[in-house]
Order: sequence, then C-alpha cells, then structure tokens
Amino acid sequence: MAKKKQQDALSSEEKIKEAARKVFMEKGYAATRTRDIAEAAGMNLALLNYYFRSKEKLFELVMQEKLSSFFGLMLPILQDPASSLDDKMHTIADRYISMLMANPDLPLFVLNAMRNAPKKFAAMLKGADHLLQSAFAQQLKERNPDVAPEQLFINMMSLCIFPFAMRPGLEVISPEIGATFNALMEERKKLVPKWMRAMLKVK
Amino acid sequence: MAKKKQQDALSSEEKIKEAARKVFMEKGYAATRTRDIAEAAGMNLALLNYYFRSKEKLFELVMQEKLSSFFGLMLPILQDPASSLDDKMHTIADRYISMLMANPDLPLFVLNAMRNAPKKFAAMLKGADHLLQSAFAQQLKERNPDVAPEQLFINMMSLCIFPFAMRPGLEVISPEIGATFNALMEERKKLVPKWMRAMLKVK
DNA sequence: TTCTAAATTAATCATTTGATTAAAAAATTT
DNA sequence: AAATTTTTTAATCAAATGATTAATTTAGAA
Repeated sequence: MAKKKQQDALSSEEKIKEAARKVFMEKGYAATRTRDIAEAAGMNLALLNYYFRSKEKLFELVMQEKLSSFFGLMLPILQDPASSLDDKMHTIADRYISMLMANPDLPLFVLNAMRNAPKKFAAMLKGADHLLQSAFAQQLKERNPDVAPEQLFINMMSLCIFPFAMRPGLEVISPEIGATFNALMEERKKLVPKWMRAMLKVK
Repeated sequence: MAKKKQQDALSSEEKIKEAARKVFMEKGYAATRTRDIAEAAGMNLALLNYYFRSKEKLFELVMQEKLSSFFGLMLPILQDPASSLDDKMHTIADRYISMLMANPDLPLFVLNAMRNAPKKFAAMLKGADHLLQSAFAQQLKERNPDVAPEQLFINMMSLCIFPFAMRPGLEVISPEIGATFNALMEERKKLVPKWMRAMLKVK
C-alpha cells in the first residue's frame, strides 16, 4: 500500500530527473529551459518546482551525480596501495574509456561544471586524499623520480578523456577519426597504458 | 577628416567587440546577456544591435576569431613538408602551450563551440587539407607504421590542451598543481615532444 | 465510504531578455 | 553656417523564462 504510492511518486520524480540529465548534458545549464525538461519528461511544467523547488536545485542534483560518477571511478584506484602502478594505469584507461564511450557528453559537462562551480566541486571531494598523498603518486615517483608525479597524472587523464571532449573537432579535421572513433577508443584501452609506460622512462 | 571618423567608429565598435570577447569567453553564449557586454564595454545597450545587429552575430564574430586563432596555429605546421617531425612536435608544443598560458579560457570555449556549432566549424576549415593528407601524418606513419597517425595526433593535442581545460579540477585534486601550474606548463613545452618521441616507439 | 493528503494541471505572474524606437547629440558634408 | 548623416541615448516593447497559484484529480488513511 504505502509501497505502491512510493513507487508512483518516485516514478514521476524519476522521469523528471531522467529528462533533466538528458537535457542538461546536451545543452548545459543556461541554455536549458525548464520547459525543455518538462517536455522531455512528458510532464507538466509546474512539477519541476513541485518536486525539485527550482531549476538550479535540479541542476545541482544532476551535476553532483555526474561529478561523482566521473571522479568516483578514479580516486579509489589512485589510493589503493595493493595494486601495482601498471595495474592502476591499465584499470584507469580501461574503465574511463569504457565509461566515456557510454557517456560521450560527460567530459564537456564535467569540464564546464568544474569551471562554473569550483566551490561545489571542491566541497564534493572534501574527504578525498590529495593526489600527492596517493599510492599512485608514490608509485610514479618511484618509477621516475625526475618528473613530477602531477605531470604523469595529467598525462594519464589527458590521454583518456580529451579525445571525447574534442571529438566534434577531430571529426572535422579528420573524417577518418569520425568514421572509426569507437574503434580508435577501444584500441586506446590497450595503448594508453603502453604509452604511459614509455613516458615513464623519459627524463 | 574621413580618417578621423573612421577611427572613432572603430573605436566604439572595437570597445564592444573587446567586451564581447571577454564576457563570451567567461560565460559562454547562453549565460551572457547583452547587458553584460554593454556594461563591460561602458556603452549603451542599444549599440550592440546598432553595430552588430544581434547577440548571435556578435557571438559568431568572436567565435570565428577564437577558432581561427586556435586552429590557425596548428594547420600550417602540420602541412609544412619542409620541417621534420621532431620540429613539428616541438613547435606545436611550444606554441600551443604559450598561447594557452596567455588565453587559459580558450580550450573550453573552443570545445563548447565545436560541440554547439559543428557546421560553422566545418565551414571554417573548408579549405584545409585533411589530417591524413598532411606532412605530419606521413611523418608519423614513417616513424611508426604500426599505430594509426590519428592516435598520435590525438595524443599530441591531448597533452598540450587538456591540462588547461581541466585546470579547475586539477587544482582541487591536487593543490600542488594549482600552486605551480604555470611552471608545470613551461616544463611541458620541453617534455611533451620527449613524451611524443617515447610514444612513437610503442608498438 | 468519507476524509485527507499528495500529485497533477492549466493559467497566470513577475521578472528578465534581446531587440526596437524616437529623440537628441555629434560628426560630417555641402 | 546649414543641411545631412551617423552615433548615442533612454525609454519602451514583445516575447521568453522560472516560478507561483488555485483548482482538480488521484491516492492513501481512517
């Protein structure tokens, strides 16, 4: 009885959330109208305020989810003392590329969110260890004491994420990239760790 | 006489353009109001339409400029048959990193522009040779026939550009990156070509 | 079954936004 | 110097936007 009502309520709320995820990812915050979300959800416009109070609150909810899914994948891997550096690089490349192949709009959304709401982002990561205190950074330093671990971390992120953010541009510069993008990304799951190892040898 | 008038007219027009560059780069198109630009320019709001007809036209002008400056740097280098692969990598790293240090908002602006207006972007690059026909791609292929030249091109762009787009996030994950960002980027001018050479050896 | 609470609807609101207008001021031309 | 053109101004407009409202419907509790 009570359960049935709960499901119905979640269902409308969930429909709006679902639509909000889709439209905010596509258009960003400012270019998204509450009417767009209502239409995408097939729901009445007033329900956005009824369930979520404001466009802004709804956006923050979506933003929090997306930032969590983006960084939630990374931080535990970086901090795990039990896995080797090679395991970490392999796991990060594999998981990030897979996730981004399924969510190609995520990088740009996250980049915009970090730029527009750095405080909220910082608050989200409040508990996380800093990079330089992670097992990953230690392992990088051991492997190559001549290059700052931050540099190699930046490289790892760059090689996994940037192709997705730059895809529209890449497709224009090279139609071949457009035609085979997914195959290129699959290949990179194997190549990124190899490239990382090669770079780790550079002084 | 006629010259003096010309300078005055350019001066008001240029003030508005200048302000538009600043505000559009900072807020993007949708979140920028024409009033923001007018205020930033210290000009009357109606002048935006008087000189540029619409917010959209003004934005396109700024977008064209920014895309030109972003890609204008790259394409000639890629297409130059006279310079070696090492020269190219060195020049791209040096020039891109320098330019982006002076224009840190550019990457995100360009990424958003490419995503939101891919047709305009494609029209802009109309005359340019495709990547696979460039001297750069040929040279990559000669150096390493086992890896698609597109992959190495993507890496080159990733290593030079992504750190700037990701800077707000990097600064939260690692305060050390925030404190020494410019030094890290200067260092990368030398390291990126080295990393590229190391990656070129990977099969 | 009746009453109450929650969810939904369509209309409306108050504010904001890009754009227009008409008048005045400034610059240029005759 | 007068006439004409261009630039600037402040007010206004028409449409759009996030949010609110009141009525109705649906669901749940007694």
